[in-house]
Amino acid sequence: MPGLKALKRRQSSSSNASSSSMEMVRSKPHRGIFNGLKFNIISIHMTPETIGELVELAEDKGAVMVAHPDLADIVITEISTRARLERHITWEVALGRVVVDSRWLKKSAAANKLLPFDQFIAVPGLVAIPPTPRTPKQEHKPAIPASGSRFSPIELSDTDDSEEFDAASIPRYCVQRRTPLICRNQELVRQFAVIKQARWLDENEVSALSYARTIASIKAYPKVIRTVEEVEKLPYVGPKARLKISEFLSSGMIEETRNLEKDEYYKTLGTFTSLYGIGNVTAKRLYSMGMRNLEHLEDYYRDELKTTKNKANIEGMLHSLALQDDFRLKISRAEVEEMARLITEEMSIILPGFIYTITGGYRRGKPESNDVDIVFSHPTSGKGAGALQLLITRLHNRGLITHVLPATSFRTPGSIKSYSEDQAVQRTLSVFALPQDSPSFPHNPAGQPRKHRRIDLLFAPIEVYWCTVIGWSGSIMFERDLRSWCKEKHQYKFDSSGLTRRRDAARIAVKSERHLFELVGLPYIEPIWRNCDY
DNA sequence: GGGCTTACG
DNA sequence: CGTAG
DNA sequence: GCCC
Repeated sequence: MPGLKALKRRQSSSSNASSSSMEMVRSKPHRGIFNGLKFNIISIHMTPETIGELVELAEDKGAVMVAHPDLADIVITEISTRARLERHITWEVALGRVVVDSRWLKKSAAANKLLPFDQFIAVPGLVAIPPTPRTPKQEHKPAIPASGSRFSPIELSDTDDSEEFDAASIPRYCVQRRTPLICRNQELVRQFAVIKQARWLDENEVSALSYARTIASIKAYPKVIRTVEEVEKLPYVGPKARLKISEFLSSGMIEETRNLEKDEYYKTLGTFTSLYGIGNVTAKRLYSMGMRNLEHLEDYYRDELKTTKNKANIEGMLHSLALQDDFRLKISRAEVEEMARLITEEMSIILPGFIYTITGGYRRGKPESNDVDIVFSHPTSGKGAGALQLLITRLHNRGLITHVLPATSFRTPGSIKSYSEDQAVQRTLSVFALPQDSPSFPHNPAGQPRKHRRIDLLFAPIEVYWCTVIGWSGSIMFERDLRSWCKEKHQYKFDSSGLTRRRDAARIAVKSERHLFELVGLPYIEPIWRNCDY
């Protein structure tokens, strides 16, 4: 079969690259039939033990595990329907990958050779053709560090850097264009983000918004910027941004960023606002009271606790301080999936037939998340209205949920946020901790203290499910521009509880994610291309 | 010179 | 004022 | 801070 041959060609060329540096330091070099191939396991419907077993089989024969199906050559899954698969990988991307069930991996490992894929294709409609680079040119380009030799939609935009590209052709709204997680001008973007943050800390939100838009715009520009002239027509690059880009191009550094980065005032305020419950205004207030580090805050809040009447908020801040060490840790995709597995396991007891999507940064393909967002629903209208409350209670009883956070204060589970009455989107923001002995993946070995994670759980009536999923998939600038677009172009109001006409508040039915884009006249932008924020 | 997303707690 | 995307 |  031609597919397998093509794959083997790629395999031999990419294994050359990896064998030089790594294998010298490995006591037991991994060599075998999967050498140089990137694998991803979609862990839905697999037990942690199975996942571990499959990873071991693959790695023992030389495979490299990657964090997302989009980055993989071969995707292993037990999913057998297109609809379910599309929760993890777009159909378009799936068509460019080998997507097979675990039997292929097990049998290939046992036979110690790459078996043909035909008999193991996971989902009807997919084909046994391995991925090939989109343009022949790319095969001769040097490998991109940390992303492998193949073009990656997560990390790069899809236009070849050597092509001519007119900045003026980048549309003004984030929702009209594809924005990768990591762009070709990432360091420039990082330096702009420092300035944006400083403006926000100074309560200059308007300027901060402007910088956020400049960042989003540069991220959507698919070429390495070499001259200021080429980005002059980029949206949201005005006189100020132009000057800073010039500085960056000549010295590699924006002067203002350099100064901000060594400024103790901004560093301290940044530390304060990283705490759950402290925004820019409170951070400034605390600073003006003489606070300079987290120890000062700890002392301050302990003291407050003795004198204040309303203890709940102060206690919340002390919880926030205590959990801060955990909250700033990133969550791997494997752990996100393990958390989702435990939560959905519980949900299936409460509400058989439920559906769900993991949203947030995870859905946009981020290899690491700051928190976890899951949107639930049920295909039958009206079903599941009370499910979220029950779910929280059960998870709390199992010790998986330790706190519920109704903004700024921490409580034990009891009441939950609801958008209004029964038929509305329900939401809880909670603190979740995996069981001590969760054997799911190598990043969280048993015996380690449990890490606390923030988790947002939502239940949406089926009528607004897709609006909720879209609303919670981000990024922030993408969401803001989606709302602006709906308002300016159609006089619609979009939020995560639906699409409505502003004139008469008439609800517009949204049947799927693509449907919303169609309704408001936008090209469909896949979640992995919605990474408009730094 | 007006506008900059939107809702909930 | 804070939170969420 | 940038766009309309």
